Amino acid sequence: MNELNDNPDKKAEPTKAELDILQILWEDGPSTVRAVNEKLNAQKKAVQYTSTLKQMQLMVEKGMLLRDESSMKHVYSAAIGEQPTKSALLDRFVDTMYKGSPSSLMMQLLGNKKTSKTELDAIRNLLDQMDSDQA
Amino acid sequence: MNELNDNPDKKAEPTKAELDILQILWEDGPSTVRAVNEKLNAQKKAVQYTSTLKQMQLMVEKGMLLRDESSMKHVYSAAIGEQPTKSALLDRFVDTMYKGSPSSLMMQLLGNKKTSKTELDAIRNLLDQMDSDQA
DNA sequence: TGCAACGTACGATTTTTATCGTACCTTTGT
DNA sequence: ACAAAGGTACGATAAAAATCGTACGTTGCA
Repeated sequence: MNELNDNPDKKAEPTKAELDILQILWEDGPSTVRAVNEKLNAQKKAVQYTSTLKQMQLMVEKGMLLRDESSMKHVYSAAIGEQPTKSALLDRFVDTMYKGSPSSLMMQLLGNKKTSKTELDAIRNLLDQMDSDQA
Repeated sequence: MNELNDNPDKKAEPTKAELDILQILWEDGPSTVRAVNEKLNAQKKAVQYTSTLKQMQLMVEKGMLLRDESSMKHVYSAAIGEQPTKSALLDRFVDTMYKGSPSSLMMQLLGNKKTSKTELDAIRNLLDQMDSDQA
């Protein structure tokens, strides 16, 4: 047992670079290092293969990723869920930036930025739906 | 002219520790290092006076803070606005985490968490108001 | 068979962020 | 006058995150 692999906390707080990798795995599912690295570079990161490799190896140690080493080309997958992780990050964000008030965040989002009409409608529908759900 | 003081970018992307300090200055207005440090410790940060001092000095160099040195107790104030800064951070957050879709963020916020009825109402009012504004 | 392409392992280093100790200057009370 | 309290300056270091080079193993052919 090493301390890295069984710490249930912290797992949900990936760094920026880690998040980039997680996003790819969440979207594409289990992937090789090469695939991830190529996608990173495609989205304009310009990072060396071994850097990505190392990063992903560290993430395995931290318990963020799982690795299937049955074939030579190891296949990595996200060990932490997309929604729980994003939810946790969002909560922390709202807490520190908006004192935990979602409506303050909305104010910022809607007030200071041009949010598309489509987005506005989507949000309204969301609210209506929540109403009918728990009304 | 040094490179630090006149870089208009990056200013809007404070780190976590920097954000803690900015929040205090935004809330309390111009303050001394001691005041800031005490508030940090009050909110359970346990950081040394000189650490806060150094941090704030660096922030001045980065152009995030302004310093009035006319008296021995230097008085610092935020050089970057609260709303613009938070707005920028929020935008980046939405971009990286929700592909730029505010409604996705809302979904997360409303779906995975118990948001108070009060908050929901506030958000709805916000939407209604936006309607009447630009309808 | 042997070599080029492709894989992993992993130490070392760089970069960025955060924290602190120590030196030294000013103010104030006695 | 001077000590104590409270300031700032700033180098050093720690801690965290990110990057890369090099060594070396495996696979697929020509």
